[in-house]
Amino acid sequence: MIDTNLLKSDPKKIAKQLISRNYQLDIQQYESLEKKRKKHQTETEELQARRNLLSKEYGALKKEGTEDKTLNKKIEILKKDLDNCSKKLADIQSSLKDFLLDIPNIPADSTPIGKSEEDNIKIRDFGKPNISGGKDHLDITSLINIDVGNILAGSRFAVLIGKIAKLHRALICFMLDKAAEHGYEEYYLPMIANTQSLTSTGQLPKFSEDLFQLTDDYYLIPTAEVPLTNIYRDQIIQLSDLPFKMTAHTTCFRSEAGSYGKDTRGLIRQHQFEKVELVQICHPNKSFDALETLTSHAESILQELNLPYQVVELCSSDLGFSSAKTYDLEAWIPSQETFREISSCSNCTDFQARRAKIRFKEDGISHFVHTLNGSALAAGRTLIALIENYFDQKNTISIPNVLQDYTKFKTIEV
RNA sequence: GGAGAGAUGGCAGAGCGGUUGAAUGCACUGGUCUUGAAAACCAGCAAGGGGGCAACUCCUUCCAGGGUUCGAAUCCCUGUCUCUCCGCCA
Repeated sequence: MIDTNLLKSDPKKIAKQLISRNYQLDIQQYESLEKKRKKHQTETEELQARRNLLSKEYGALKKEGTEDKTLNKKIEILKKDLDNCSKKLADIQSSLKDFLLDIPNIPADSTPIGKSEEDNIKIRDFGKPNISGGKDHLDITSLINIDVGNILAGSRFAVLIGKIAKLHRALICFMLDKAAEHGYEEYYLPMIANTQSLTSTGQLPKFSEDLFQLTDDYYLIPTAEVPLTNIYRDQIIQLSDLPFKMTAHTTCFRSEAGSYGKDTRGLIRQHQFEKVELVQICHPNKSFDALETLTSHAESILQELNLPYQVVELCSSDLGFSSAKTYDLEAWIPSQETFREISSCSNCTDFQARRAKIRFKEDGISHFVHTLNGSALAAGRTLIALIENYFDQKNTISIPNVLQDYTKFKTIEV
């Protein structure tokens, strides 16, 4: 949620900033709702104050054993007015809340303005991509079986077998250990979240169609960012305890509504995938530095795996709903002869903190923290990158040294 | 699934339907004392929102949502969660 004080003081500026990410802010609607809210709130509160006063009077009289007919009549009328007024207020407040929950985060000043992903900016790269192409992961090994996934569940599900399943698991363990080295505390989490958690991080109410919903208040999580960030929901944190650095491996579930026909082949876009997530909760004036280090933590994994990648800074229109600034890490996928997103590291500033009411106190005043998250990394896509980049184009996938302690084998013969 | 108990401020823990936004203790902050610290003593200390240039003032909140009442932390109903016992069980 964006800061309503900003919205009140300079709505045109906010509107302009939001235009850069393709969001049309309806200032008129906001101001009209806000005006009504103020009117009804003042009115309701005045009536409440009067009620409290009259009730005291009534009580005092009752103690004496006397009764005042005109007072009773006054109270009766007041109750009706109050009832009316507070109902209207509740309606307006709920509309106002819906309006505010719909507005995306404001892009950071440093986020480049752009109209599409074409305007994203490459910041740096690592390694030499093999531009001569190559077989794709499904052609390389039959230990990834899409057909069985289809039988068991449906499209966009896969089954990993034998050494590939082990390699996949090794990757996750390696990533968690790297996160620990960088000072992140490991969590094991529920992979189901409720409406409130998903609203806090920004998936709801706007993007419900992207989620798998189980029942009324149960959804499968699309990322560990949701439970990790919500750990501190509704809390006032001791300043001295900040920052929090947390990591978790979870399965992630995405309905991929709206991406029909996109990335239909192979493991690249599945309904279910594994991911190790990094989350930081920090002081507002440290969050942009924290984004740089968090991104470097994610990068270190690609570096140790010696996978060619590039770091791309997303432009305003390509930002996720909750993010003010995002770096995508894109790994080289030989068969596609292109870089594909393998991690997305975002500074959500106070946007999620405001929704989740995560605060800290400084000099007696409470402020919202800043929250950051990033994948380190998406395991399924890392697996693809590994298989394709480490395939000798004949019959052997070699295992990077850093993973051999985990896999206990050095090659996969296919 | 059955039976019972509970949910109050950062934490622990009181609380008769009306001077209770809430006793008390701990923690925390400031001060006195001390070479410094500790102890002791004194003072302060919930959150969110409205109005006002301001001093200030008003409203809401004691798990959530309804209800009873002139008035609810306190009474009633529903839901959620926690704990104890029984049953079942990875």
